[in-house]
Amino acid sequence: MKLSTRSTYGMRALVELALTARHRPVSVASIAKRQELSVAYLEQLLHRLRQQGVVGSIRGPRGGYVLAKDPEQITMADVIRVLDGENGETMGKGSTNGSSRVGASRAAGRAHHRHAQRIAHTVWRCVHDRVAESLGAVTLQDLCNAVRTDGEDPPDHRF
Amino acid sequence: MKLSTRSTYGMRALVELALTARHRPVSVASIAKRQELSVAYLEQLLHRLRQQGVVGSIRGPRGGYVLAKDPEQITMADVIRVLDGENGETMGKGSTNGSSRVGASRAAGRAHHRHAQRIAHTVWRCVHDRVAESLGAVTLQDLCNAVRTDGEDPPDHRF
DNA sequence: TGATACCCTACCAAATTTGTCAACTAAAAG
DNA sequence: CTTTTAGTTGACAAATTTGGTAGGGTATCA
Repeated sequence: MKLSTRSTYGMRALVELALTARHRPVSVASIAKRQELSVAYLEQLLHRLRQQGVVGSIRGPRGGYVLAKDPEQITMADVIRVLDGENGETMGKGSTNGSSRVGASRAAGRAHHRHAQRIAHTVWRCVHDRVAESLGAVTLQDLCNAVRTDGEDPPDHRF
Repeated sequence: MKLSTRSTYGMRALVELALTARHRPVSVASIAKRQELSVAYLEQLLHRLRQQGVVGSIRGPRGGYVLAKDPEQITMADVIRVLDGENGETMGKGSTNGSSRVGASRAAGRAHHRHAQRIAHTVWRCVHDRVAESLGAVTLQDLCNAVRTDGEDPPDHRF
């Protein structure tokens, strides 16, 4: 089970936004600098988060990104869905591979297929449901709180 | 968040073992056939599961693999750790990238670094803990039960 | 002894992920 | 109204992971 850097980068950017005084846009450059990651890459991520209504953007001088919802309303599941999702849900179908020459026997293939399908589906669904549930329970607010309690360092906010 | 096919293949094989009458070894070929996946690949997976004490093996004719623990004692977290783990925990360190020319300003880099590190670590740990928790709660036994209840479809017995 | 079936290592091709570049558009400041 | 800031967008390249194959070895039983 892997947590992509994309999603963690995205969530880190959101934490940065949430930690900033409300209603004041923060530029990509600023976030990138504070979080020590590539401007160009972060741009992509924030763009997608904006398209899905997680953040809002303001253009021009003094512009930047702002949270579009309350931190309690944004979950890790949301971020992952927006940034990692889209393309492949990886399963859902095609899970039992073509098996090029494994099932050489034509006869009796049907029953096996159903059996394999059923187990594959069950395994996937049980795991997926549980994980989705816990990811949905981690909110941006939780993370902000954790950050505050975690270290004592006041995060040096100026500019 | 992605569930690798490796781990689902592995878990499917374990379900297959659990569903078989206990104490009777099942050959890789047999599992591969029933689950419709490549023998050679499955061999790798079962090999690693054996090294980590999840299954046991019996060599020679009539040999095969057997569960080494009760189905309640084997969780999805175990399988994932054995099959996907090892190499990259993906985070833990190095999460804040080199940022070639982003941090052009040499001064004040330290404080930023600490700040970035702290948030990165917090985000990662919160999410990881939750997910690990839910994966640890899904046992092989649960999956077997789900498979039994899931499909009422009598699997089309004619062959 | 020979067939069966696990043991183990190395390797590969393709997909995915991570990240960069560069040109473009919108809007506010001066 | 011009400049400058800053988001928009898409193409593209490098690195890593993934899913899978190949092929020889080794133990065990009939």
